[in-house]
Amino acid sequence: MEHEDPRTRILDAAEELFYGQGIQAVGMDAVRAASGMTMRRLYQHFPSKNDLVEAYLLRRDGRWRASLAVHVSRSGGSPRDQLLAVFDWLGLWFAEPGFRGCAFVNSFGELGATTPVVAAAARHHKEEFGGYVAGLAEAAGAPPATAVHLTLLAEGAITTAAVHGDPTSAADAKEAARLLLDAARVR
Amino acid sequence: MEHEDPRTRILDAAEELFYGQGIQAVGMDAVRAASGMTMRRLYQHFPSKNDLVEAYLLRRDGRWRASLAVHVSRSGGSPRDQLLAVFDWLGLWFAEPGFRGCAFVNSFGELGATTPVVAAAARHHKEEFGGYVAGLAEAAGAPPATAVHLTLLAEGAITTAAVHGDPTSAADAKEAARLLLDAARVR
DNA sequence: CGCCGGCGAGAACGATCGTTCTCACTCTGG
DNA sequence: CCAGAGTGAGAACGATCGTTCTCGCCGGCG
Repeated sequence: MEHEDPRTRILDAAEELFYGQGIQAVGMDAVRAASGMTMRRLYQHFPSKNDLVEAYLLRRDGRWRASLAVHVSRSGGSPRDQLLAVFDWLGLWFAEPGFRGCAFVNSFGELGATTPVVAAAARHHKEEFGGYVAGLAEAAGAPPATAVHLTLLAEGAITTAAVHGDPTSAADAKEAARLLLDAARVR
Repeated sequence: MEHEDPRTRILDAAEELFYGQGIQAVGMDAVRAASGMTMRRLYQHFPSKNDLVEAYLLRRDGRWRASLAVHVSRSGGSPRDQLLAVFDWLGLWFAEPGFRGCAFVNSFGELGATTPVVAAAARHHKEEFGGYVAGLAEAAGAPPATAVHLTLLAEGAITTAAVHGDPTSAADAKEAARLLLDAARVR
């Protein structure tokens, strides 16, 4: 575990701290301590906190979307079922210990106005997610508007689960998605 | 304008700065300068930054929900139309200059993990909004589940509009809401 | 062996923040 | 007229942050 390459150890520590407490609330010294690094080695890999934040968001985006895609493709149902499996995956995510909403929305609210790279990362993440849902919807024969509707439901479920600290919004969103797919005659 | 009572002037300045740039990104000296106060008078009215943040969130919650309720009740249509008018109001809000998403979601992501009063304010705000939509839904004869679905759509529209900087998600959410109301046979 | 480049550990630096204090000045009441 | 309470303006204070520097040490190569 502690023999992993330094970059990974740093990013693991940074992700847990940044996501769990907010970016500004976590100092570089806390990242150093949690990753078992020395200051010099930390700045050797990430020359500034901004670089670390950017790498954190980039890696999290990739992992998050990959985990979703794996769950959905392994769910192995019809295209319609795959679309609904997105909400099952959200429910699993919400129930994870330490869940605190969307890292990109959180960092956007905190730094989006002052740090362009954070705003861009959030926009990119949401665009990719929307595009992914749109792809599933197209495979299911649903109109593009339905994909947008399901994306809005997922987005709402995420922030609702975060603020209320309660994962039931995933099931609520799934039920609404089912109704919208019925209305669009997707089966 | 500058003869308003000091509390209001301070809160006006704090709201614009906190909402526009994030809470941690704004120092007390910036609030002092923007409100035309002296340090002593600022701390006289709000003994700590935490107190100011709490007052900011409290006032914004009341104003936000009052503005929504006024728009909806003045829209003067059927209960179903009132439910849909919520999304029209969201569209107006999204198009306001300086719109940057939900102040409560933003502050929750920034400080929710470390400042309990911020987390409580966000939870309260969302609960009140959900309760308001539930009341409209009940008046329209829609089942409670439908109210939850519309709330999720509204929530999703807010963060989507914020991250994309584009108010069209309000219309998208309204269309989805219409479909869900149709599915629930609310007319 | 002797030198030199790189390392760990942590102190140091400069900036910024929240908060409080100083100080000269101005009212007010007796 | 004068003591004293309160004010504006801003400096000061102590903490914290991001970042860099110091210093003692070690290992490899000529």
